[in-house]
Amino acid sequence: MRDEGKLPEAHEQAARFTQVREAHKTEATEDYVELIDDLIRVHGEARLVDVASRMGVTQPTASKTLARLQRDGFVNSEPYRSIFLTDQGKALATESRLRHEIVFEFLLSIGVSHETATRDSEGMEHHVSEETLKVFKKVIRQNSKPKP
Amino acid sequence: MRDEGKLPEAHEQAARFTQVREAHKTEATEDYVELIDDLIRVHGEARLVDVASRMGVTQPTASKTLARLQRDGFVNSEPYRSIFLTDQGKALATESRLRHEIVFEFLLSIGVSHETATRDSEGMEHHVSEETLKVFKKVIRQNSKPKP
DNA sequence: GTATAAACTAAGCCTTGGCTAAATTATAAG
DNA sequence: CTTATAATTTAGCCAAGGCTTAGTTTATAC
Repeated sequence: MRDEGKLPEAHEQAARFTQVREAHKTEATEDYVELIDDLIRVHGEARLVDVASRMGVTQPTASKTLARLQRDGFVNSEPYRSIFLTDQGKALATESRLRHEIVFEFLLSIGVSHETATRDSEGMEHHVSEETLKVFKKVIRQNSKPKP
Repeated sequence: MRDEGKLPEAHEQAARFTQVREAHKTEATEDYVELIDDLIRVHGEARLVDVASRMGVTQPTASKTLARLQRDGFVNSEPYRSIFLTDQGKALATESRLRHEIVFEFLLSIGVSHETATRDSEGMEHHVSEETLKVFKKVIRQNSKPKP
């Protein structure tokens, strides 16, 4: 239970919420580049139609989002052609995938089901700091080693 | 590393992203009612000025958000007066606080620092399913008991 | 009891990220 | 090589959640 009669300092609490909002802003970008990277690896290319269907949005929505990503330097594509990641996009995709995988493996390692780990890691990955990620990695190692 | 040459089924992946987006929509509501509940407990009342400063937003922004929460039945207030939670609002605040505390305690119990646990739990709490929450609780119990 | 300060609301603007409907371009089929 | 289909873009709408600037209301101080 929280300390009775005590609230965190206003400016500290504000800073945390502000930070969460910041993280939110990059979520879409991370999800898109991660997906595009996957599509390129597996299908050889990333088409809008696949991005849209896998993101669960309509094609115009995906199109608009991709225009933003292009504006911000994460992807590259010519009209009616498939989508490519810039170096910046690739870097973000790699970092993002790594984080995603750690969160996923961590959840599995503490006993969460495969399906739930898949679902929860999708939402959680964007809110896990470097420090927590490090702890997650340690836990994964510990829970995989114990050979008695 | 992810399975080479295999992507999850499009409709399943889409469903997960859709679900994360759904969670997003309720985040603001949860954060606000949780904070309002805290303010009422500790200060006896919740004033807009405090909500705004603790959420890290301007007063007009808080005002607009609260109007939405009122429209949706979570809070109640008359112009220029302090803010009250409806039964629905109280229920959500309680549920939300509980979830928040479990995530926070969980992070602490696996070795994350107090400060980081505070920060990360703020963002993570909205993306943790019931199943994962249950596992978190188990881990908290296990990590607090070990008396050799 | 009236001035001044603080709290709140109103109005208007912006971006993101959804949507649909309609137009355009590429691709595939005949 | 033309036509039908599929993919993509364009245009326009909406809500959420930020902001600033300006106006009201309430509370405080003298």
